[in-house]
Amino acid sequence: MRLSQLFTRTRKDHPADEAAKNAQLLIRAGFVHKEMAGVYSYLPLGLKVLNNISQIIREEMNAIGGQEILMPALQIKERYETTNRWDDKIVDNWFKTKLSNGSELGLGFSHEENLVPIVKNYINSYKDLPFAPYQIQTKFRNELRSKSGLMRGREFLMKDMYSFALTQQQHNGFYDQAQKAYRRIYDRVGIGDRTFMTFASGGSFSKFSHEFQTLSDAGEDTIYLSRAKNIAINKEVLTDEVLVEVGVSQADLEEVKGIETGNIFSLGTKFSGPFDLAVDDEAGNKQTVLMGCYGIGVSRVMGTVAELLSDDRGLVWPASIAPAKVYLARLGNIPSVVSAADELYEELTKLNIEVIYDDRDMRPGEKFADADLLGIPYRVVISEKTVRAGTFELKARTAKEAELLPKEELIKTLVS
RNA sequence: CGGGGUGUGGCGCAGUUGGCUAGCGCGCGCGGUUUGGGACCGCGAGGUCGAAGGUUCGAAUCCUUUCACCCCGACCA
Repeated sequence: MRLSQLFTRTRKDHPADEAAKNAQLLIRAGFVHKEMAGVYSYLPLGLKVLNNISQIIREEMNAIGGQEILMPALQIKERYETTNRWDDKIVDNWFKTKLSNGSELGLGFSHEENLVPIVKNYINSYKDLPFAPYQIQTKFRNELRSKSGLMRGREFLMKDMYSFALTQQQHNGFYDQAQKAYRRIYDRVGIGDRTFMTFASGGSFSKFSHEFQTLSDAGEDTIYLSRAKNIAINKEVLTDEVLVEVGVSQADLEEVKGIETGNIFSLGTKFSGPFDLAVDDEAGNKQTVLMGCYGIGVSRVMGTVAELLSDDRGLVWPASIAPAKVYLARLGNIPSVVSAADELYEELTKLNIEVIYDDRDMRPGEKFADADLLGIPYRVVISEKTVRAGTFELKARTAKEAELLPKEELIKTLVS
């Protein structure tokens, strides 16, 4: 895309009402626009990142057999009365609204009550199991206090998958697959090295749930981490008994802060029971289906990456989720420079390399500053100097120095 | 929800013991000089001071109410 066409622009200052680094940078760079506390609009470059993260999650969910669906935000009251989750005293972060005839509706914060009745319509036999629908959808949670930029929103994008299994063994098998898929997601979005599976409160149907905690001082959770064993325990469940069960000793653990970027639960029959979701087993007996749920906050992951991988000059996106791979800065506008830059832009575009082409009539310093702030993995500079020398200047966002390359080598590097 | 803080052009801020047509920087438009790390000069557009009510000859400045935002805490099924 040509930067001269992009309607957003960068700023030198961040707004005074944002204290969180992720929001400060994303707003300065024009990736998001704050609408109200905990609610953001995603602008062209920000949406690109969000979609790239969604796509990685989608690929990994599909790889373990997930089937993508899309459920509504509007939720039926009676469904939640069935599971006793309509009452504000039970679920305190509901957003509720009404139809014009006065019927109450809720805005979905999670979708078990929506999905189980759908599934009930289609499955009857053990032969139908297991399977796992998922969606990437906007969730609404009326947080008492939203905070930390994209980290704790009232409206946010989330992937939620739900598994349905006949037996505990079948459920465990899928749960295990999901854990591995989550690991791959964190690796691919660039925070795998600092994201740890964490034993956390399991609710009423299983001893533990598993959170994926990304280490950060900006995190809200306190966890006890064993780097040696590559696992952690959330402070809220830490007891001597749990230590034994998990197989770590207190001495191995360090207390750290984490951002809960994902959470997977075994639900047992918590939802299938009230809705009477059961199938015939081989012997012809009814078996209530066992469920699991698997959440990951897409927008929270985006905020986390922005928060953790940035530096003092701006954002630093991993190539896997960056809004573009290359920032092509054209310095000056003499005809030879313009045609060389136009040419490279078209060439890279044809090779399916995404380029942000800075064709604006601006001084070099501003272009370099923007390239850094936007966090694009590679910066290519074309100027009178490089054209005369027949080279191209390449610098990785994280590199100190730029290098001068002939075109073939430049392209070779960018393609890889 | 408890405590603390803040609302003044698009952004960052000054002005707030009540007093003249509300300032500054950035950004924006026009003209010119510039062009490898956020240039410079000149001219110009843009706000009625979060909102409502009140006190007063006079309110961005005082009072009341209210809304929003930020931080700490509580909460996060």
